[in-house]
Amino acid sequence: MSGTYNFLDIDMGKLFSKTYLALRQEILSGNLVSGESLIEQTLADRFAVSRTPIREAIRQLQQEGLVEADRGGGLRVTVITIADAIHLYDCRLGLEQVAAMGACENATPAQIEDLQDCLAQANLAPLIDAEGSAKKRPGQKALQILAVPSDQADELENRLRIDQSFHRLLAESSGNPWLADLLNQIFGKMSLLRLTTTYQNPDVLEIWAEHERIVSAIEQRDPQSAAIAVRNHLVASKSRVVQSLQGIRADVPLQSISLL
Amino acid sequence: MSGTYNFLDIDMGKLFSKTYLALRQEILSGNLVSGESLIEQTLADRFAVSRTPIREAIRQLQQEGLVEADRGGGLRVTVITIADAIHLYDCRLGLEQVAAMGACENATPAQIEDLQDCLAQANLAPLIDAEGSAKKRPGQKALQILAVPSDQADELENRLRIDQSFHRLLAESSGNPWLADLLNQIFGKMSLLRLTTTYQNPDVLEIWAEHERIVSAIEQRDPQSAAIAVRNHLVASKSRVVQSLQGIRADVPLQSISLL
DNA sequence: TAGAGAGAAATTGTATACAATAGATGTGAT
DNA sequence: ATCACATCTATTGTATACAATTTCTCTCTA
Repeated sequence: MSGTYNFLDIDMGKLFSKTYLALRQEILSGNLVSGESLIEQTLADRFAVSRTPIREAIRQLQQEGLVEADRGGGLRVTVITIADAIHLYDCRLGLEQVAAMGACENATPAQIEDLQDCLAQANLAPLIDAEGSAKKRPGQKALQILAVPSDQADELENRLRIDQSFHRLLAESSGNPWLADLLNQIFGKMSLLRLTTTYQNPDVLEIWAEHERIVSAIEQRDPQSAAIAVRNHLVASKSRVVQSLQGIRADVPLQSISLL
Repeated sequence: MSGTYNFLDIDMGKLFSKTYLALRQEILSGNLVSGESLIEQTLADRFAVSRTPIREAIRQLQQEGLVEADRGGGLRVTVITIADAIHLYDCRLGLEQVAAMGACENATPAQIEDLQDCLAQANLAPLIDAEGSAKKRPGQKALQILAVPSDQADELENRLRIDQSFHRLLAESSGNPWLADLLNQIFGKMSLLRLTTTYQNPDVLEIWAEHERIVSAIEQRDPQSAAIAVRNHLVASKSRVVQSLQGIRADVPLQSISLL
C-alpha cells in the first residue's frame, strides 16, 4: 500500500502530506462531493490534526484545481461543468497525442507490458450487457494497480479505474514527467465530473478496441499511427460523453459510467 | 497595476495571497535564482509577515512546480534542466496546437487585435544586429501588458516579455480556461530556465515571422493552418534552444536571450 | 589529518491563541 | 409581514509558542 501514490512524490510522515493525500482521496472518490464546502475545523477533527496542516493541504488542492474559492472567502470542492469536461478533453487531445508519440520512442518493454496487462484486465472484467446484468468471466491474477472488487456495485468503478490506469501508464510511458504531471491534473479534474455523470453508456466496449489500437501502434514504435489512434479515441470518447450528458441518448437507463 | 495578475484569480487582501504573488514574482524575475533554498523565517522577515502565510504560499508554489523539495525537508526554487526544457516544449507543442485551433473558433475580434498589437510591439522593439548594437525606432503607444524599458539592459527582457504575452494571449484566445492554465504553468517553469540561459541567438528575428503566420491563420479562421503554423514555430524554437544550449553555436557571444 | 560523536544552532512541523470577517439570528419599527 | 439593524456565532486569517528534526561545528581520538 505504501507505493500507491508513487506518481505523486510525497514525503509521508508529515501530517500535511498525509492530510493532502487523504483529502485528495476523499474528493476523488466522491466521499466529498463536488461543490461541498470545506470547513477547516471539521476536517481537522475528522483527521485528528490541527488546522495548520489542513490549511496547507487545502492550498495545494486549490492550486491543483480540485478546490476552489467560494464566494465569501470559503472554499469548496471544485464544480466541473459539461463545458469544462469538453475543454478538458481538448487538453487531453493535445497532450495525449504527444504522450503516445513519446511512448513510441521511450516506452520500456515493461511499460508496454503494463499497457497490455491493462487491456487484458479490461477484457476479463465483467461485461455489462444491454439488460444491465453481468456476465462474469473466470478471474486471473490482477494488476497490482487494481483491487479486484468483491462487490458488484464497484464493478463499473473498477472499469473506470482500469481506464484511468491505462491513460496514466500511457502518460508515464512517454518518459516526459511534466507531461505526466499535467495529464494527472486533468484526470483529477475529470474525476470530479465523473462523480456526477453516471449515465449508462453501451459504447463502453468500443473503448477497449480503441485502446488496443493505441498499444499496437506503440508496440510497433509508429508515432504517427499512435497519435492518430489516440486522437480517434479521444474524439470518440469526447463525443460519447457529450452525447450522454446532453441527453441525446436519454432513453438509455442511468446506471453505468460513461466518462472514459 | 491592480489588474496585472488577472489571469491568476487571486483574492488580494489576504497576506498569503500577496505573499504567493510576491514570491512567485521573485522567482520568475530571477530575484530568487533557480536552486536557491527557501528559508521560511528569512522570507517572513523580508515580507514582514509571520511564517504562516509564507508556508501556505510555498505550498502553492510547490504544487505549481516552481518550488521543489530539497533533500532533508528543505525547499528550494525548482531546478530546470535542458532535458526539462525539451519536455516542456513537447507539452507546449501539444497544447498550443489545440489553443491555436480553439482560437480560430473562439478568438474575439479584440483578442485578435491584441495579438496583432503584440506583433507590432515586437517589430518596433529595438532590434539587435549582428554586432549587438541597437537600432532604435520611434516609440508608439505601448500595449498595456508591457512596460517600455527605460534601460537598455532591459531590452531583451522586454522582447522576451512580448513573446510570453503573445503566447499567453494565444492561450486565452482559445476560450479554454484549463488550457490557458496549463500553458501558464509551463511558461512559469520555462521562465526558470530562461534565467540561466542567456545565450545570444541571432535567429530571434525569425520568431516574429512565425508568429505572424500564426496570427494570420487565426484571422482567417483556418484551424489546420493555425495548428501547422504553431507546430512549425515550436519545433523551430525548440531546435533553436537545443542548439544554443548544446553549444553547437558556441561561437556566438553570450549576451541575449534565446528561449522564445 | 581524518573521522566519529556530542552538543548547539538553525530550520521545519504542528498546535493553539487571538483577531478579523462573513453569515445567521433575532428584535423592533413601519 | 417585511425591512433595517444590532448582536451573536461560525469561520477564516495571522501570529506565536513549542516540539521535532536536521545541519553545523567543535572537540576528542586514532
